[in-house]
Amino acid sequence: MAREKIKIRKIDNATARQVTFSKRRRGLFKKAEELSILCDAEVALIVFSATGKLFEFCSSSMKDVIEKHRIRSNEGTSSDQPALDFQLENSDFARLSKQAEESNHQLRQLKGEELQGLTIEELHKLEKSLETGLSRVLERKGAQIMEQIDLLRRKGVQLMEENIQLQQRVIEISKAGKQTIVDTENPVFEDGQSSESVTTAVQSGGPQDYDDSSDTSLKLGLSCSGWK
Amino acid sequence: MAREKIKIRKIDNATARQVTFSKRRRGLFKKAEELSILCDAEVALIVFSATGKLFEFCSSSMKDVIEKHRIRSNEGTSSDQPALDFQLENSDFARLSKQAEESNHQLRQLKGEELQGLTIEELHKLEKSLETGLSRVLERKGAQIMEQIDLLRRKGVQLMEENIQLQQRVIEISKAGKQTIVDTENPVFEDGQSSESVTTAVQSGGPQDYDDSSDTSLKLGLSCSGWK
DNA sequence: AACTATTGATAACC
DNA sequence: TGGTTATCAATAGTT
Repeated sequence: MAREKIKIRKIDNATARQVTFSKRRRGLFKKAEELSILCDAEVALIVFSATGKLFEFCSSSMKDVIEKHRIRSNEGTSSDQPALDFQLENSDFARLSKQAEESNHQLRQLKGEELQGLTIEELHKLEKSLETGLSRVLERKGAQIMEQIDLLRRKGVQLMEENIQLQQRVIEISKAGKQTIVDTENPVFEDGQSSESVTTAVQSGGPQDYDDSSDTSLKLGLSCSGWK
Repeated sequence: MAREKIKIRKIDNATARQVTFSKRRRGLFKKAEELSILCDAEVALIVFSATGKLFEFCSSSMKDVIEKHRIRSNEGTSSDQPALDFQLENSDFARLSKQAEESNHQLRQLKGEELQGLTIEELHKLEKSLETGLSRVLERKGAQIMEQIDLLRRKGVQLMEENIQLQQRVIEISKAGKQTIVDTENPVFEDGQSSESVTTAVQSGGPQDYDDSSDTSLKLGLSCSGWK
């Protein structure tokens, strides 16, 4: 696929081998993902480089796929597996399985897949359902956003109040400092509050814990990045 | 890579999906083998088709690679392997149950329920998913409607043609009737077609069966009632 | 890492 | 399922 055809055998040059590994590995993982999406297949890919580095991809859960594979490989192994299977199969398992399949089918239809064969009326019902869901989600999102904004606003007011107090303290302290410098060469704070207390005041400002407001503003900021 | 570029999303047509699965799977396995040989890497690839069929490739021993992977993933996790295995092996039911519950939860969220506790970002993702689904459903509905309209239009043309023919027949017959009345007091049709044949002509008009077109227009009429 | 000439993979068709 | 072909995608060698 390139300037020249190569034979499929270990690349001698170690550098070239490393470069090819990087390029082809990316290609392989891309293809694996595409297959899983296009064909609705479960794909698990594990690659260890010659240097022992691990690369992996799985369309679902690596653990599940490996487990599923293990069970398949062991097929025929005696054990009481079949008996258990039978038990489950005859009781709730089949029903649950059917129900799960139905749920997944509905889920896929809501995502716009597997629509072939639906009548206009059925499509219209789907559309209505999606619109209802969308409006509810939007309503909830709006409420959430307003809540966050309100929270941030209140935090802002608190911080402003603290700021004012701190400014006053700074003025007091600098006055006291000047006074002290004028008085003696070794400055001493005269009231009960040391310079440490300024730092403390910042962290214990509001009636609520301060960390919460940090988190809130961060989350709001992040989620903003995707809005239209 | 082909006659036309395709979007990487689940192929709707089941037959086409199966064909693509076969072809791309071969390609993927070939690439996996090439990578392992060219770059001296350890590659393990497990694929389950949508129908549950297993395909696998490993440059060395699947068991070894999976074990190596497990060690890497569990780095630090001691726990007794057999116990965990046993748990997993016998928990098909539990897993399915969990998966079904998750599906139902997603379903309810897409319907705008159980949204409490979601962050703005999560709500935004839901919104996007709903919008994608809605646009696909609308796309499909539009196509379906155009199809129905086209069908009705063609049926209409057929019916008009039949109408014209029938009008001509009516004219012919009334002429013949008058002629007969003039000729005798007991009217008799002179050509091979009786009055019954007029009725027959109405019902066997088109090249396709007539019932289909009735159904089609009925469906379209019904589903129209809910459009915005 | 970026650039292409070239080979390879594959979507649509049969 | 397997083969063909027009295109698109991956990539070997180079800078």
